[in-house]
Amino acid sequence: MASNVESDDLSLASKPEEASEYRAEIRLWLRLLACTTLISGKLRRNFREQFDFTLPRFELLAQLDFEPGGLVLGELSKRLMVSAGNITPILTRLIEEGYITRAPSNLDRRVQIVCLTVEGRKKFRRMAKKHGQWLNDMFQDVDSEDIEAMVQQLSRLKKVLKDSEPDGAGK
Amino acid sequence: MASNVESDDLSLASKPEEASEYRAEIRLWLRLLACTTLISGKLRRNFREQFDFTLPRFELLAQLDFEPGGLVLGELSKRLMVSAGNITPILTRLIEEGYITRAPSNLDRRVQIVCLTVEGRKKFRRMAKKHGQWLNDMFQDVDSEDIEAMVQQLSRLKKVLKDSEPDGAGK
DNA sequence: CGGTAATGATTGAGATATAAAAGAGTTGGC
DNA sequence: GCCAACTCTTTTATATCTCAATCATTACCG
Repeated sequence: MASNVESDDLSLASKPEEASEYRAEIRLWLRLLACTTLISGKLRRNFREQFDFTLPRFELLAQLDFEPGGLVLGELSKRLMVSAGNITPILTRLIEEGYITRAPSNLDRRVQIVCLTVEGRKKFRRMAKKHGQWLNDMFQDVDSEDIEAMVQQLSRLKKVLKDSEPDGAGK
Repeated sequence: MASNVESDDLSLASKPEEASEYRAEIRLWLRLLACTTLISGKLRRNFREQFDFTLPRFELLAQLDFEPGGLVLGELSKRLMVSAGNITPILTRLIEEGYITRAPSNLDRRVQIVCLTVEGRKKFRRMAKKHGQWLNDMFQDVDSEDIEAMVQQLSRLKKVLKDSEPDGAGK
């Protein structure tokens, strides 16, 4: 039995005979992916079990909680870094459940303005509290300094990635 | 126009009046998620455009490339950190396309042993080379030292996450 | 031995993701 | 003012993904 769960999954990088360049880069990517997968998996299970909610739905509410005036769908799409076509059905369900509202703008009737309802805000706040605790639990065996250091480094990495990907406007 | 693409998406953490604890933890999670989303998005587009392939399919081949003797489906599932029910249809398509084979084990006929074909290995190697280059391109504005440091820190983080999540056996 | 429990894989339902095309509404050049 | 080009959202097609239920096989207990 090959029980390799703890391996570094370096089949992409650790072929000795191939001495693939980019070893460090590939490692970084695999570590990022592994950590993100582990964390999102745990969060997803917790949201499901404790709130019968999903992570994408929570993240959408989170964006709206920050914006009392509401957001247009395109902004939501950019901030959540998912396609607009994906937002629509999630919005539709959240509206049916009474957590948000959606109304066309008066200035530009192509645009849909999305707002949190009172109930949606309450639901979000309740979940956000737990969300923070879950993350705190997951990271409790990591030094605060390490957390800060990773935040710094990942912030720089994120900036590099965004700069080289003129996805949005110019920026 | 709220053009907040460059914001830190801290609606979960930056409410001043709430002074939410766990700020650093939430930030770390959001940075991890953002970086992973940006990288996987870029890789996905590249795989699609240049090889008409998807990232999960590539990652599956990668695991097999590392194991000449093949792997059982359950091992694949653990290593890729996705559910077994998800692996089956991906395997089925890869088999139809001739990149892998699947055969029940003689020792235990419940078990399916999956192997790369010669064609599958060639396809994988071709893609893996590009995969490394794409990552190298994405990270070219990051210092080597920073990359190494992140790898170290994320390795520790991954260990912590796995230890606290007795997902597999006892570990 | 025989029957129940456990294990590995598949199937099916529900949610989320992209990409591409279609629909609706604005805008700008003439 | 009118129509082509553009923008924002939705729709459609395809691909992952989880979870739960099911099927097939193996293991175990008396």
